[in-house]
Amino acid sequence: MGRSPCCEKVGLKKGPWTPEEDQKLLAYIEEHGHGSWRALPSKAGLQRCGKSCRLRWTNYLRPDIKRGKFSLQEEQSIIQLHALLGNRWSAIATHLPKRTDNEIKNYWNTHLKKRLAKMGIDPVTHKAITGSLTGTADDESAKVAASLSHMAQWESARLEAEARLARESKMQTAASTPTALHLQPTNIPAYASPPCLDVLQNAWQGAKIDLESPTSTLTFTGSNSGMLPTPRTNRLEISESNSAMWHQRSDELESEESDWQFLSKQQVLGLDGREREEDLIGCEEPWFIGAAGVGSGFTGMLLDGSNVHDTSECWGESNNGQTEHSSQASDEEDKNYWNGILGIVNSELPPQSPPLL
DNA sequence: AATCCGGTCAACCGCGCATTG
DNA sequence: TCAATGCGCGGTTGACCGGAT
Repeated sequence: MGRSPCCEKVGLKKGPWTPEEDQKLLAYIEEHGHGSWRALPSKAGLQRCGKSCRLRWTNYLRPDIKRGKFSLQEEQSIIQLHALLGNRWSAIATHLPKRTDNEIKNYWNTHLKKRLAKMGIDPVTHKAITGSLTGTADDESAKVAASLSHMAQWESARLEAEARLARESKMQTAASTPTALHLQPTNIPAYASPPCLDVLQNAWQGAKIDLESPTSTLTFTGSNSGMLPTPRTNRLEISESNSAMWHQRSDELESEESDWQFLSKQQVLGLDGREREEDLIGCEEPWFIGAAGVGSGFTGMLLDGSNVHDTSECWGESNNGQTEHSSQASDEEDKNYWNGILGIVNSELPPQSPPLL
């Protein structure tokens, strides 16, 4: 099947947008909604490809876009989500309110990637470049990698499912309010979490689980089956204490350099997240609570040899070589870590959404 | 003052997936 | 069932800018 061009290339303007063009596009979408992107340029009087219009709208003109410097919390979230999801910028963007995938991608490529490299962390694998910092045996590293791969698979499958549900919800909303440009939280139905969330929950609880490919379990689709999933009953809870531990005083976020020095110390030297607890007071943003939780666990786990065993425990493997005390301590670390993961999962939902219990 | 160079980021390109007829 | 179409995603490009020489 040959691929047809997205639009007639001849006579269409390319390159930077002028304020006049922006104004035309804004005015048209505000009045009519974007509708079909292909048809939009002619209707709006723009000599642009529909694709170009969509990009300009989604990455620049959309009113719900937050522009400007990324906060430390956002940077941490991006790093941890990238460790989990890789270059899936759109998926990462769903966890960062008001940031576009393009902006996150650019920020990663121009800032974060270099910083991680300076810290001795491979920005692709999120592991120490030399390997000497981890102090892990090869087989354990492989075990961690396997677990992380599974986690990424589950998260990817979950994101795909939720994206599908979001699309369906959007379509329903659009049908009821044709001119609506944005999803309202109250319009989002309380769909059930995909089964993979149960696996995540079971993981840190130490339950025995079957690590089949998540894609094989995600067979439900609202549109294809004609059935909506049952109401969500398995929303995962983050304990009060765990949430509180990731609150952070905003006045300690003023010095970016010192923050990064702290991150370097925490993550490269393998300090566990608790040392940060005392500093993490005051940030009320749920997405950050979750992201910071991961921050202590995910990349930290990658870089901290002492935590390697935790991952296998997370996935239900026993560790007979540990004392009861250290086992309990690591259980607590596991719980905090997985609560961090689940914090991100849950915080993806709009804060105004009704509880999905 | 002119040139070079690296960083940044808006925008483009091509591909893959979902939907439609 | 399959081709056509539309859209979104990730990778890449190139214009612009500021600092260094």
